[in-house]
Amino acid sequence: MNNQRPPKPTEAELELLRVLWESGPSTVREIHEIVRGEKETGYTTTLKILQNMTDKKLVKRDESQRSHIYRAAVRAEKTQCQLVHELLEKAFGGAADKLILYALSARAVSQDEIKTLRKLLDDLEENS
Amino acid sequence: MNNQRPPKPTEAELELLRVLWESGPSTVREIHEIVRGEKETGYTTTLKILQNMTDKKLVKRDESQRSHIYRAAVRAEKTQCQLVHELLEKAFGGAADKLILYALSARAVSQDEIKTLRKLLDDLEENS
DNA sequence: GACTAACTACGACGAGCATCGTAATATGTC
DNA sequence: GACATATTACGATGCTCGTCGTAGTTAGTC
Repeated sequence: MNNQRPPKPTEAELELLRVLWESGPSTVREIHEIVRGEKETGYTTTLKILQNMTDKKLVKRDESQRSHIYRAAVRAEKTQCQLVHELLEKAFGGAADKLILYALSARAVSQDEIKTLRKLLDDLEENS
Repeated sequence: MNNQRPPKPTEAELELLRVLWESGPSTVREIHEIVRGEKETGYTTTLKILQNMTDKKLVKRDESQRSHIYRAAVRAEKTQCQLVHELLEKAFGGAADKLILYALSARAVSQDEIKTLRKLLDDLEENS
């Protein structure tokens, strides 16, 4: 029932994780209110998913209060990194530049972001 | 049963699409041989998935031959772009630079790729 | 034409997932 | 303490997906 390493979160689980990453430890009610702003869904649905995520060790639950408090058990960076790598392999066969091209074409990229990325490339070049 | 716009491919479907993108139009047998090199799976499984993909309009089937010939009905670029955008929204809340950071840390990036990306940034800067 | 080999079609199955209803439980108010 | 309210626990449902077995069909060979 309980795995060692937390598995890849499903879409719905990822959405709840995002809320937890942004808002920090929260009750089901708080999480649900945020999620409900984005899509129609029942309270018990959110609750159930959180319970599943507890089994999967994706979140941890503090039961000392009447309303349990959930917090992410996986770090945003690690999970995001994992997801990107997976997409990179599964959809691009490892061609990182293509993936990045599409990511950049996605939305208006700010000057700041461009600067950040330039620096990143410089660092990469030095270390290679 | 048949949709207008082809839906997001599942993992197994994406794998078959990748084969078709790389190898061009192929028979089930040919596709299966390639896939089987990567993971254990039955011939009829590959066949079934291809049939499902036909219903979903992810591939097209030429039935004029005894062995049907399948080819991708969605372009690699479009599908990949779609997947990246989705991941960008679902997992990163739109923060493209973070996604790119992880993509770059994924594997050794070649000098060529770095060059390509520098150029990309230059173009972006001009057009903004 | 009979036999064999390869291929397609079709249905079934188990697992995982999102969803929800309902029951059980705890908390707060009068 | 009784009642109303909020929360959790649990089970059921419908769906999709990957998997495969089996039956039916087609083509080639002797």
